Amino acid sequence: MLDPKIIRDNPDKIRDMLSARSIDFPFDDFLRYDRERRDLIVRTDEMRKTKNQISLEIASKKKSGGDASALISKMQSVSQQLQVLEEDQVRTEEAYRRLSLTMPNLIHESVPVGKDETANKIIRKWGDLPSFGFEIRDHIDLTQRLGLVDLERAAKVSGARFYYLKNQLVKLNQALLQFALEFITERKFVPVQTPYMINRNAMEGAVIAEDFEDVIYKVEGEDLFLIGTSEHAIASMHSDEIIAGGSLPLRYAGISTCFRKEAGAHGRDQKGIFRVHQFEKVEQFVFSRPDDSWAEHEKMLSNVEEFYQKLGLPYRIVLLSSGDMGKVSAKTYDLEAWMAGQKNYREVASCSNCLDFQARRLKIRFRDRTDEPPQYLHTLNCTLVATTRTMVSILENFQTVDGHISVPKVLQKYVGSSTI
RNA sequence: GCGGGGGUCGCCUAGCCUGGUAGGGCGUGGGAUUGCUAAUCCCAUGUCCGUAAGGACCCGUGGGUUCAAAUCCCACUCCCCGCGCCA
Repeated sequence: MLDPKIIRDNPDKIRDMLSARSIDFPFDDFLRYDRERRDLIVRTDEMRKTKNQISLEIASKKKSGGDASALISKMQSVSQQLQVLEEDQVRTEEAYRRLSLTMPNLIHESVPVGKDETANKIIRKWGDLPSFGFEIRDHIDLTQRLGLVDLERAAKVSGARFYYLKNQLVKLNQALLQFALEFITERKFVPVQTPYMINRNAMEGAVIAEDFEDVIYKVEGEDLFLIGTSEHAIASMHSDEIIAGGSLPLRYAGISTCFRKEAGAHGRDQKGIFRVHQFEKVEQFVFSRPDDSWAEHEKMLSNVEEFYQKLGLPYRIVLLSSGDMGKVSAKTYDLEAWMAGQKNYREVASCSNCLDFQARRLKIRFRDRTDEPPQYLHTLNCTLVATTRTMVSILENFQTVDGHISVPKVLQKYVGSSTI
């Protein structure tokens, strides 16, 4: 949700943003609803004012023992008129609210404008790509031979894009989580294991409407949705709160299983554990003062980079273009790790500054002094590790001639061995 | 799941029975005053519309009754206590 004042004062800025994102949005309707809405507020307020006055007159007349019947009948007609106006207002307000929830965020000036990922900009690369003196295998081949993943039975029991992790890969999964948790708490992020189901109000605060269809699972018969990432649960954690300015920034490390419908993904990454309905993730999430959010954004990015460096996985940092970026984000970097089996860099982490977009939807504000009006803070999120994708990269990059896997040094103490 | 008790403007609390402008205390910020870190007094401290003046809204949420609802009625929700069930 955007600041209504910015929208009213700079409609062209909004139109530019919508076209940069290649989004078809009924902006003229939105502006009309906004005008109607404010007009109706003024009219209902005036009507309520007369109603309040008459009510007072009735009360004082009754107190002094006079006859209030004329006033009461006047009140009846005012109440009726007010009811009609109020119904109108509620309708307009709802239409305005629905549209404003689907309007995407502003875009930072540093973001390249373009309609899709072809306009993304590679910022930097780290690490030497591994070279092998033998025929390499992809992660699917490797995990089948080593008995690390059972896809067939998962398909039988749950369907496509599910998996049973087995043997040493279960340990590797846990090792990544454990290492990530230690890594990030050393950097003073507060670890939080969140609810895996949250209600509609919380989810709407963190997510834009169409994502409900494409990524979010709904629990039947309950006002509950499975989180797509702990970001969703952490963003809403401080909803309706006014936070003391002195306690900012709040830096959290969310840990949770993540659930994704992957509805729009039809044929892509059909096999293996690269694109799945369920995985574990440690996520950085920061509530920041507006002035600090861009510095926090870079800091979070450097945290993931350092994490991948410790794992020894080559990666590149990509600045997403306006058309490729998520709609709640004003600027997003992806970290793409090298996947030797695919001979390609693939997304494993995503680092976004959402400005006050989520904070407005969730009413998360701060102030330094109680005599100041509270202001919206900024929210940022950045993956630290998403286990399945990182494991694909580890499996493919660290495979050995005999079809086994060398465990990255920093993970060996958690896995309990140096090879899988 | 059953029974009981609760939810009031940051926190605590009055008002609810008997409908008629939501009052007090604490905390926090600012100011005044007095030779001290203290005391006292004043102002501010929820949301929306508005440049402002001003006004409207706000008593867990949503309905209903009424000229009028924090107050009466119904449903839901969350918290606390007891019982039951349970990894």
